[in-house]
Amino acid sequence: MSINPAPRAYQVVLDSIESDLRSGKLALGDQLPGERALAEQHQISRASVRDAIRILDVLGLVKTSTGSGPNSGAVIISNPAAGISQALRMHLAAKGINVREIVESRILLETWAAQMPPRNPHHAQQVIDRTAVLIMRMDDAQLSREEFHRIDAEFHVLLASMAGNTVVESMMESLRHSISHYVAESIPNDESWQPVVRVLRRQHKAIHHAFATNQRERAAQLIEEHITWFYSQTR
Amino acid sequence: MSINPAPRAYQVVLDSIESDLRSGKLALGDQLPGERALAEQHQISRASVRDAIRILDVLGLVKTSTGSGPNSGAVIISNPAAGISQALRMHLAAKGINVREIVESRILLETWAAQMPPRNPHHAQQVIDRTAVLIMRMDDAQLSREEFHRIDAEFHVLLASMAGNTVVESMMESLRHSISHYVAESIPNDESWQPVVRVLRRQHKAIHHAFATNQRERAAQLIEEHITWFYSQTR
DNA sequence: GCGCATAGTATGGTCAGACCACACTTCGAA
DNA sequence: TTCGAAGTGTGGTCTGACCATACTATGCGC
Repeated sequence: MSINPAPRAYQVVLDSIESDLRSGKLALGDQLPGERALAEQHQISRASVRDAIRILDVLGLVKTSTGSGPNSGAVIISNPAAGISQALRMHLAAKGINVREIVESRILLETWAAQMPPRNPHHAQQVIDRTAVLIMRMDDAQLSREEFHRIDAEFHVLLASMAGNTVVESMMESLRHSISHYVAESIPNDESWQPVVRVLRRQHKAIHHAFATNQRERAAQLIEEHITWFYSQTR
Repeated sequence: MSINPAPRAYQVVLDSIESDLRSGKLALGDQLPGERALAEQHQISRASVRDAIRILDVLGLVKTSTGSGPNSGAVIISNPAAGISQALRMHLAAKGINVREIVESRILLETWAAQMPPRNPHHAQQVIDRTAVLIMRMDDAQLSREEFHRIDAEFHVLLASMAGNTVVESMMESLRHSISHYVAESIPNDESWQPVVRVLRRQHKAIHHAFATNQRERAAQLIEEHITWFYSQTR
């Protein structure tokens, strides 16, 4: 009965990198040593190093690319939503979580962010200006549905960013991504989509107006109705 | 300029498994085909199949074990907290921990869960009974500090589970895991820890009492004070 | 027929070594 | 000076091998 049940080889690399991140030896934008170098450093095979890198990749912590030069190899980025949304999506598929839970969580996070007093008034004003532009772009009748959803997501994330909490922001983004597949499937891209998008535009404008006039509680309420209504259409 | 920029080999397996999960061909508890079999099915190497399995493992979607028989190989589970907390922890390491954001998020999630009417009264009663046991165990003066934190975490997660939202529960658990390292560092394990733990015990009991007597709003308020106070001690 | 040690078999975990496509770097020819 | 060709280092993939493990089947002794 060993106290060392299964020391995965790749864990060594993962721990080493996490430690370097904490100590500041590695920072955003830095390049990781090459796989062959890491393998030699830790005295493990390149295959195991690749396991670790692959995990960091999926978690949205590094971006890998082939070739040589300053932008090649594994570069440290920070895209928390990538890993989390992937995880949520798979668990959704596996029925480990359900749509109700996602919607509940979205409402929780977004209404909280709406009611929170902005941490940075200057940034808040910028957000209000930029979301106004997004609303105009969503009015374009020529817009493809994918593009609409993309701008829609940006709209919501921008508003939430006013609260100045990146953790909440990342979770929100992840929730949106995780469920986009489901949304695309459950509302067919035909004539039934047109009435929906008209309501969404109206709701976005009302939400934006509430923010612009600093009626934050009303904004929160409108967001809750917006989200609830939208998912009531998916079925 | 190909339309096929970089079709990672492991993605094929991932897509196939996700699709099987959606269609119900694969369900929780099922065993995945062996790595060698999957490699042949998809006409890729075992190494690439392993990439896919490794990802599912990190995401908390499968559990792998060696040997043969019904419990060997890759078995489908659903442990959303695993992947999310790993992702969150690494990103916090990369960006530098912002305690304010963590505290804000914890308060948001836990007070929400406290105020939410229980989805399952029977389960709620079980939670109240089990948390009572945890409180008693935390009274043990012989308890190591690590053990105390472990039980403490279980206490909070259990209470939050009453709301019946796995996503919120996973996010909570992830937040706790992600900063346990920080907490352990910032409160030295000496005489300064003893007064803290006494207050924590008292707060836990008050929270439990509020739940047991169905004063959910009061419980939420106590939890907020509990979390705020605790982090005010870390520095 | 029963009990139990043994050999067999399939699993994931790890390793070594090879080849590829790619992107940048270097350097020589025009 | 310019520009194209060769060089070099990167991750991506593949092959084939060996290991420890955990179950399964065998067959021996009784």
